[in-house]
Amino acid sequence: MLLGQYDYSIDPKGRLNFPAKFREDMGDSFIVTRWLDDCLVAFPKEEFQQMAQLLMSKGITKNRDVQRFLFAAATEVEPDKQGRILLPAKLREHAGLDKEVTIIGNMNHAEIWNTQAWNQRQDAMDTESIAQAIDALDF
Amino acid sequence: MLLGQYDYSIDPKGRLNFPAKFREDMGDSFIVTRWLDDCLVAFPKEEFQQMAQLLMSKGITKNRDVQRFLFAAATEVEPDKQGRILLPAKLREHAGLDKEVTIIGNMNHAEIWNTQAWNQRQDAMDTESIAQAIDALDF
DNA sequence: TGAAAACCACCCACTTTTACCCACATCTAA
DNA sequence: TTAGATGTGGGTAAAAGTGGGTGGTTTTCA
Repeated sequence: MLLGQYDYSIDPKGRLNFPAKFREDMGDSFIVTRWLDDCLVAFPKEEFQQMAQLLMSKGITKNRDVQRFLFAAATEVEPDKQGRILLPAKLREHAGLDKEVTIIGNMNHAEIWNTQAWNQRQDAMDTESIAQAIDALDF
Repeated sequence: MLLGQYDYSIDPKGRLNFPAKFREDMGDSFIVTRWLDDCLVAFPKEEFQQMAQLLMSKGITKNRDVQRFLFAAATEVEPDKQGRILLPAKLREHAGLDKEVTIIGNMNHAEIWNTQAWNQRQDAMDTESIAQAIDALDF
């Protein structure tokens, strides 16, 4: 279970620390790719392969643009001995990652945000609609 | 697993670098042919043979135009010691490859694009419909 | 048919990027 | 208080990417 929020900064070499608490769940290497709302997503390899399999099983020419969205941007990363990962420039660009970065846990995957963008999104959240969505769970 | 996006340029001798990360999956030599959306596709030899076999098993007179589309344009390429490939003029023409080229991974195959055409396609992608397609996977 | 031109496979050289290693400050928990 | 874990910075060797030379073969054209 990936939970919590962690703030890091990208160093001059482009390296980004990845939360120590996430490493066990994420495995030795994992997949980072584009995600919605201009952030990045990190999936354990198995989860990603499972999703990829589902997508490919629809047909190699079906959902071509979805395949391209997910796979062309994806990269397999392996944290170094200190636990840092190196993201391709394209991915950093997509999520507007320059210096301050926030990584959040989201149960089975992690999200990587520009810290400022994350904070803005948090501030803009409408608690009433969130309350309604929780109620709709019938929990 | 072929993943990621790589930008290269065709040099004056017509050589095109092929991503180092793809070489293991693609094998010593692989097949490049025409593909949909005006790009080229590169399949590992085994994958291509498998697809060809499936196509031919439908009957030699069935899908004649599909056979012609895929096989007439196909070429087997073998990267040089630096990892570069040489594409026939017809194929370069089909994908409008002149100088700037983008190669993307798509799990079991790679796609070769004119960089500008690729960027336009990316920009034209509608994230909402991508989100719907991902949800439809029931992942 | 023969010479010039084009093509291609095979080298080598150089620059940039990445991977791998070590050092150290800070934090956490026993 | 101290040992281990965590986060940050930097040095260095290897890999990746790019450019070009050379010699042999094929193609072109007078």
